[in-house]
Amino acid sequence: MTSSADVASRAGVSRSTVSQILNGRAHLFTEETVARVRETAQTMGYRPSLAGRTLARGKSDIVITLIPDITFGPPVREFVDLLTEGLAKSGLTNLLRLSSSEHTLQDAIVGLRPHAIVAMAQLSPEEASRLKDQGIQVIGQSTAVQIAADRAIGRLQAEHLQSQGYTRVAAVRPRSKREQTNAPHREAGVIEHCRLHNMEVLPTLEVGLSSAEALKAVRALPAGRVGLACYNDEVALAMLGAAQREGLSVPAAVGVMGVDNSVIARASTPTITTVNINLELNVRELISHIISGQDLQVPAEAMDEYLRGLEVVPGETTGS
Amino acid sequence: MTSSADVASRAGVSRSTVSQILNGRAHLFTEETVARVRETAQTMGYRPSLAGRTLARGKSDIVITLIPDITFGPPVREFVDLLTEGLAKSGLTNLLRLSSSEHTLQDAIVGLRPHAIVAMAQLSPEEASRLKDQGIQVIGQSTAVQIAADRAIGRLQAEHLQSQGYTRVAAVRPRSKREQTNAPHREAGVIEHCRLHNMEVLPTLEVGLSSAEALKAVRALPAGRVGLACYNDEVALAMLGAAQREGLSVPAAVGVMGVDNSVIARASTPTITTVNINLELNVRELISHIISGQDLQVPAEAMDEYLRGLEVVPGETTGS
DNA sequence: ACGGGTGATTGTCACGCGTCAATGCCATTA
DNA sequence: TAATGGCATTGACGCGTGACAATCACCCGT
Repeated sequence: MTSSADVASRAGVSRSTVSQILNGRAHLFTEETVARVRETAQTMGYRPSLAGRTLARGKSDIVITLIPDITFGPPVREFVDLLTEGLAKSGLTNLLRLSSSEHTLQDAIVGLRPHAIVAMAQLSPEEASRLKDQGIQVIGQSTAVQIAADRAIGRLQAEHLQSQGYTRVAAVRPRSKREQTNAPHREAGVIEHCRLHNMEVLPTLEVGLSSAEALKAVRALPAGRVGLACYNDEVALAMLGAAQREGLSVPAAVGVMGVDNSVIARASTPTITTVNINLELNVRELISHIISGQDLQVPAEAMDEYLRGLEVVPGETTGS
Repeated sequence: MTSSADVASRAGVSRSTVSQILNGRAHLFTEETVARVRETAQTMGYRPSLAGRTLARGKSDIVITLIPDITFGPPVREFVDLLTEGLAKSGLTNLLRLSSSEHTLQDAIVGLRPHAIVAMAQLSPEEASRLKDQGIQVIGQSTAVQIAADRAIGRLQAEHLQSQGYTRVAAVRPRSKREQTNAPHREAGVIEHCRLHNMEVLPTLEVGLSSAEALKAVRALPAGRVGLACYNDEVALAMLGAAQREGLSVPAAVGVMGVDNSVIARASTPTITTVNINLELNVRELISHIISGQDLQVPAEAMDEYLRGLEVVPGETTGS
């Protein structure tokens, strides 16, 4: 493991010189020295120890992104990619942590003295404040914003179903535990819109993600035209297939909407009407927040922009 | 940010005492002292700086898992969860890195002096050796093993299709760049089995993941019964729908097989025959390798076990 | 020749921790 | 009483780095 001292002695300068040249103070030195040091470091494969750097600076260049226990689909992945790339441009390294096991999270992560923690999962208020007490910047949507966003998604689904002529609507959620956090708020959004426009709301269906379970749920539906606001494209796929198997025409008798604009929606036959969530909008703002070290946890004003990122992608499972 | 010195002075002992008590040498001290120190650390919310610890020990307690640019579905997630949990029991922290941007990877990660790097992505040989030169343990399937595994998946698909009475087979790969690494080897596996059993192999289809593209591919198929060995469940879903739309009966005229045993396969109607890849088998061995610090990069013997983890999950898209 | 100034480079300290030889303390024994 | 020994605790060092004060060489002007 080559250290800066190794590079220094090999290049015939002091360790301090090496450190300065490689940290933005190169203009203080002869062009020739700079070149020599840079080259030596290069050929020796020198990578500054993050440990040493962190110790000296008090903070590391690491950002930890907490991934909640939800489906890690392409949209989330793209979001993370953009975030990682953007942070890299500012010399920050983004690392991911799946937040399945919460308790072990703290001890290990706090010890890293990360530059910031991006919580896609919702941190409990006490947890967030504990992190802040330790001097760590915490970035995350407030619970309020997240709930509002979910409601908006639900409203959007109901609105689109209404526009396509469905007057009776049911929300469909997966039985899996993963999604229990968001599902209620999306359903609330659906219900809200329906109440507001005199549409009939059927009881929410809870289905396991299998063909058989979906079939059972479809059979329990009352007769007549119904629009299904599904939690995501996977659920939508299951309901779509079940409806067809049951002999119900889609979209004539049953309308199906998903959320995520995933490959599933595009690849399915018929294609599934879905809701696209454009996360990219937020990334830039997020990054600038992290870099500037602003501790503002809740960009509440960003709510508008977030909603602007919501968009119905029409497919063949709704309409007339 | 509370340091061990803070805890020490608050507890009325030396910093060294704190360090020893919190690092497994508690038996050297009075029960009373131990209790006092532990309690003080607790109430002060003390978390040892990983930077300092790393510096003193020369290695960090961090394991970096490199996630390749492939679908991060439930099986992969489960694998990562198991790995994270297992490592945590040994005091190691598993962090994830999406390896979309390879170049920036090195600099940042090497600086962490990680205990090990688990490469689910295939590292180029030179990259792997560079990491090893830096004294970092690299765990990963060798290219050879990965290729063999992919071939095995392809063979399994062809074998199942054969057993269900399909004598003409085509491989189907997605057009997306993400999958170009593995696809050829799976196709090679398909072809291998077919050649060996006098089955006819049609040219490999390459489709975009949309309903329309899949339809085009289906139309290009020659008449007669065909089995499709799709790269994954998403591709299978697209081909299934296209075949049905084209009026071809599934599974009578066209057989469809995916890979991944994802929700898609179970939720689709008809359910899709797929290949389950059981990663869990390998996790324990992997963990013990990491902990013991064995530098054996290639558990070539684990190949057998890996293959044992491959299993056809019958659905309704193949058969008679 | 000498003081002053400037630009290039170095020395030193602090960061938080783990480790281990060394210290101080006390009771027991000769 | 002095020596011995065991045990709880401490002191000092090193890990690799960044920041900044200090030094050095050198040239210019007088």
